[in-house]
Amino acid sequence: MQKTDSINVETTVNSGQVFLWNKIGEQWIGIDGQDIMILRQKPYNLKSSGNIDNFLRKDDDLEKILKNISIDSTVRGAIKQSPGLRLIRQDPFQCYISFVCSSNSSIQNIKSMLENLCRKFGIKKELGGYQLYTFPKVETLANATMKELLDCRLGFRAKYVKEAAKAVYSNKINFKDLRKSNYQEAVRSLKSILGIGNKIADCIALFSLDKLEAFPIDRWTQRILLKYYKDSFCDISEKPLTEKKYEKLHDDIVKYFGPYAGYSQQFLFKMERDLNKKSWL
DNA sequence: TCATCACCTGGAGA
DNA sequence: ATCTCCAGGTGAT
Repeated sequence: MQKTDSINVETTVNSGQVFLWNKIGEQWIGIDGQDIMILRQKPYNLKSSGNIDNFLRKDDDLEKILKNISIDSTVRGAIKQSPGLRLIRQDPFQCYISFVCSSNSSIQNIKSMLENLCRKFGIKKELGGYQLYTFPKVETLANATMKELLDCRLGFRAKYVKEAAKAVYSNKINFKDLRKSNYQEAVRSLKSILGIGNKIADCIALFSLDKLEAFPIDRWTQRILLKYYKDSFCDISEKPLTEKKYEKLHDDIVKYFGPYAGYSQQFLFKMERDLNKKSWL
């Protein structure tokens, strides 16, 4: 169990894992499923209707994990740059819908789509003097009309969100089961949903299903591999990965980075986007 | 199995 | 102003 002051709230919220967060003064206020959370760095005064320790994965043995992934100077540099960065254990349904919405979009636009969904389908709750809408429940989203979803500016993702929500509602996708199953099985199951490919399945597996060997390879990660790991992994280019190449590369990555590969991805992703001055929330 | 291409939308840059 | 291009990808052909 790590100390709370080893976690950097600002860095962690601004690392592309979560989208429904806003900074007000010194506090970060966000939505995780049906919970509202208020985080602040100093003093470490946290308020939530949910379990913040669980959300911030305080049960992870960071010392062990960081030691395990510190296998080259690139990762060590990335960790040194954002030592307080942590993976988050999100509400699975919110994470699943969030990353279905992420396809071919920007962080700002993803955030906007999700805020629209909450406003239209969520429940207004109050915490610490703030009122905000929770994330839509499975049933609500599964029964939403296409018009309502399109009104949330989801674009071509509207039908994916609808189908994805229906799959959970009908229990075709069961997050408790996926949490128990292994990485391969969870990804295979998620990919049976329209709109979910390898990259999005990896995000859901890593950020909400405790699959720490998931290593989402997006545009940025691919650039990172090309820039720093050209010699470690064969056949890397800037061209989009085919499904087969993604899976082969992922196998090689787990062999190289180990069982906590997902943590290394998070540090590398954060480092490279900051280096390119890309904006977060 | 692989290569192309289209796809909603909003913002940035020419 | 208007256009083009791109953004944490994926599905159809």
